[in-house]
Amino acid sequence: MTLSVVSVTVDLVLLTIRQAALQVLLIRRGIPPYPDRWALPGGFVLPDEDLGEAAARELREETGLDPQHGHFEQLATYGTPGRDPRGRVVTVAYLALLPDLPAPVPGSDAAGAQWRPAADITPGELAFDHDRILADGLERARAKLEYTPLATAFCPPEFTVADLRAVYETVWRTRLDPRNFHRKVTGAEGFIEPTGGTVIRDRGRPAQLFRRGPATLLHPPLLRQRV
Amino acid sequence: MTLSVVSVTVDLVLLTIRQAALQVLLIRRGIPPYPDRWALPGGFVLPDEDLGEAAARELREETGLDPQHGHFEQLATYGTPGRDPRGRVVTVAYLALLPDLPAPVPGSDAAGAQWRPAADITPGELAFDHDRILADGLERARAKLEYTPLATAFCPPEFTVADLRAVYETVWRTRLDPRNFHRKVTGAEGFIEPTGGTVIRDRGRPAQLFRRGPATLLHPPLLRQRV
DNA sequence: ACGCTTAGCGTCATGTTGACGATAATAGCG
DNA sequence: CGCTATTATCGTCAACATGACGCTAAGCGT
Repeated sequence: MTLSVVSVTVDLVLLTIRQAALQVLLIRRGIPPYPDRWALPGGFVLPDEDLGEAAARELREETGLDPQHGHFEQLATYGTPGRDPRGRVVTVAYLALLPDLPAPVPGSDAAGAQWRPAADITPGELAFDHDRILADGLERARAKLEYTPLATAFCPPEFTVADLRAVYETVWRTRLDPRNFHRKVTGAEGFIEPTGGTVIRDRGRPAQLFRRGPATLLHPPLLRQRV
Repeated sequence: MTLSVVSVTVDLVLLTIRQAALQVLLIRRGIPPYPDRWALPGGFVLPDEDLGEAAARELREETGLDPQHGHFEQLATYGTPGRDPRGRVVTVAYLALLPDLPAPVPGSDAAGAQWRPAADITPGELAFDHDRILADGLERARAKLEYTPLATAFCPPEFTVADLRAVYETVWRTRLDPRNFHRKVTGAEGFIEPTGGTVIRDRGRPAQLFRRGPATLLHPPLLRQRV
């Protein structure tokens, strides 16, 4: 039996909505390989550390937040030989959906960090195979919005129906009818619950405030327009 | 920078339907750790091998089949420290949905191999953390049947609507109305296509034969009964 | 020939969704 | 203050989807 000796990293697809755009956190690599190239934040898994713990540690380093602050899940694992010039490196990617955050502080090996609109990232721009990982993360997020209440993870603790609709429109890159959306989300059991408060957002009628409800799945789902 | 040196394995949740039961392929471990314990088939990833390739190689060794013969996808990665007494081992689990197969041939390190009804496996029975991996695989398969045409992966190349319904009933452990099911699957664009042939299965009217259609998603989905 | 079973098609009542009307409540302007 | 524009909430209508179930077609066994 021959063991394959591998290094294992975690990489994070951290998504938030800022300035009406779906944004991903990128770091500017300060050291080789891929010096001065943008990449997803991440790092090596420590010897006594579970994968999720490693990812959570990196999330804390990059954003100051704990995973409970938004939604956090394992995305997929990538292990094509040669994906990392340093040697045999397998990465376990995690996806986080986060409410709007302040400007990030770069981790120790990074020359910079930045929230970038996902739509602005050109093919081949990212280091390693991070283009692929990012694409997978974006599609996962889009699919999750159909079947789960996880769009709320992009919102602050209290939000209006219009806030939530803006999340859907931004992530799905489409327009949704406010009347239909209102009926759907207020009618879907366990999706959102009224807080009792109201808020005036721009001009117009005051809107009710809601918080995330207890449901883990949407039944029936809120399906994307057919493609 | 400290690298964490890890061994990476793949583990396979191979599911098929035999004798009206959802069955999983298990191997009897012939060597430590966990000697004489049942486990999911798998093995170490070779140095120049992608993860999916490693999993496909193992699938070939265990079943003689290529992944295209059924459905095959990455399930999740498990890396809790101590999950393997041999040291730091991270496993990338893959899920395969396969049509009924002959009895398996054990791989080189196994003392036996067997298709076991998933429902017969008692908690804690499997080696490593394979109970957890199996449970995740089963749930993944159940969810996939709602949103995709992948139930057809359990069927031979040509099948009747009743064959397909039996797949759903077996995987979901429920009964489905044949009239409603027929209407749904024949009406869902790209799910199944008639071959033009018919077959007499038991007694009763001859049934039309179908093959898998080109769709990758079911729209609208065929949702499980609400839990 | 009859009874039973399975296959395929359809109806009915209910629920869901896309399109869109109407009223409520604000901001801004003249 | 009245008017316009805008946003929030509620609802209606037509089309579609689904659970329950009737009916006919086509076999097998007695």
